[in-house]
Amino acid sequence: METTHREDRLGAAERRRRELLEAAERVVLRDGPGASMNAIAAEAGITKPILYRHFGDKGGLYRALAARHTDALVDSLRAALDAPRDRRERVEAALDTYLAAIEARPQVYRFLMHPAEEPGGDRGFDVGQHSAPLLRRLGEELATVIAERIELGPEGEERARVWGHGIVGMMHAAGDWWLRERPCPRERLVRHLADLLWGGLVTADDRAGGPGF
Amino acid sequence: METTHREDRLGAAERRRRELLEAAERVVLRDGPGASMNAIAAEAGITKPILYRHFGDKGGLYRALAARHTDALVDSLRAALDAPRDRRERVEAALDTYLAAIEARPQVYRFLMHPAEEPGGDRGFDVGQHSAPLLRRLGEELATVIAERIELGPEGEERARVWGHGIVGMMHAAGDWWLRERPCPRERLVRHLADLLWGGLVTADDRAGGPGF
DNA sequence: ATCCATTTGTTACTAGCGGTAACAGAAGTA
DNA sequence: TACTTCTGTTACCGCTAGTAACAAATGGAT
Repeated sequence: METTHREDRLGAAERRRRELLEAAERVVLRDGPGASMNAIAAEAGITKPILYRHFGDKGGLYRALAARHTDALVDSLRAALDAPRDRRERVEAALDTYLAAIEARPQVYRFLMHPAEEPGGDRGFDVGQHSAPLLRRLGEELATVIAERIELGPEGEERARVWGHGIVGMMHAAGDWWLRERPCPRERLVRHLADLLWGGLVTADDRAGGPGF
Repeated sequence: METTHREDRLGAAERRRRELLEAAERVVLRDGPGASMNAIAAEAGITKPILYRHFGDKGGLYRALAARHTDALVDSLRAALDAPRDRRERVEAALDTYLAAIEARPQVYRFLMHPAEEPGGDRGFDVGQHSAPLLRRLGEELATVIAERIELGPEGEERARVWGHGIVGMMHAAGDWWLRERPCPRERLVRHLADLLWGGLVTADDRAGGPGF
């Protein structure tokens, strides 16, 4: 049958694609975000042009690779935010989910966030257009959740988006710093960040002897 | 005189260095962060090896170029935070200072924050070690200010650093998003962010019909 | 069986990158 | 005049992303 045949072929192509993505992931995990197309092709047991046939260019491979993790992370964050608990507990759960993810697979998330890095004179895993699509995506997702769940009055939409991107940025920057310096256990970082969002900056007292921050 | 001579030479070298940096800045502003060493050398009217003699490698040139803007920005942020006004006004002034800066010279700050970008098939302006030293620097600076000015009880230092990096990340991510989408005037973005830091997330009511965020 | 289209794979190349070695003059010093 | 130091060049290396051109296998259709 013609249809069956074509589905087989498509199925085969998709299976191949998955194999290639898994090879790429292995290389990225081993060599860091600066992995070269040659190295990835070699790991997959083939040569470069095949990679380009499947993904177009390096940005395409990056996007395909990023999409999996991004989707997985977004799903678990949504789950954390949807749990039937009070607001503070949910925010802490979301923060903890994100931080646990970057703690468990630092290379993956460094790759997602900072496409070009690593000391070894690399040219970087260039995204093409955006520097960190994951951040923007997370920001938009959180904005949606906020807008859906919280009554923010006039300018509510706008506020929700600002807050979404702002909170995600806060989480990311703090996580990045924490991952490098490891100054405290995760739970304490989560608590500090939640405290900040809970108005810690307003309720804290000025230090004696100064005009206050 | 020997000393005079040596000072002349040093002065000449430093003047040269400034010329090169200005050429580099022109190219970065024109071509984006992916500017090549060749292009910069050409703009300065010389050839590559001279650049390398002055700055070691591309990271060195990046750092030298970044240091100027970073210092300038840090100074104005410190000034905003040191003004004799109440805490909220100072936070808003700092946010506004940062956002005004990235609004006035977007290319410069995109270059500082996202060393590798631009669609035109570039290899990126690789920093070498850090992806965005400016962010980390700002985070540490803010942490210092917070620790100096606010009484945070036990774990105060740790809290201050988390908050410093978190707030800077929030500012950066929101600014990045705002710069691309321009969804509202700057002052409103500033107000939204300050509201968030002032516990907007806690005081806002749940939306009717849902379990709340 | 044969012809044909499609897919999978290769080798060999381009253009450009960051970075360097080797060499040529100019300038001041002894 | 001889020596050192600095500025500048050309010509290269090894690497990268990306592509063109060609070979072979696969699986219908006639």
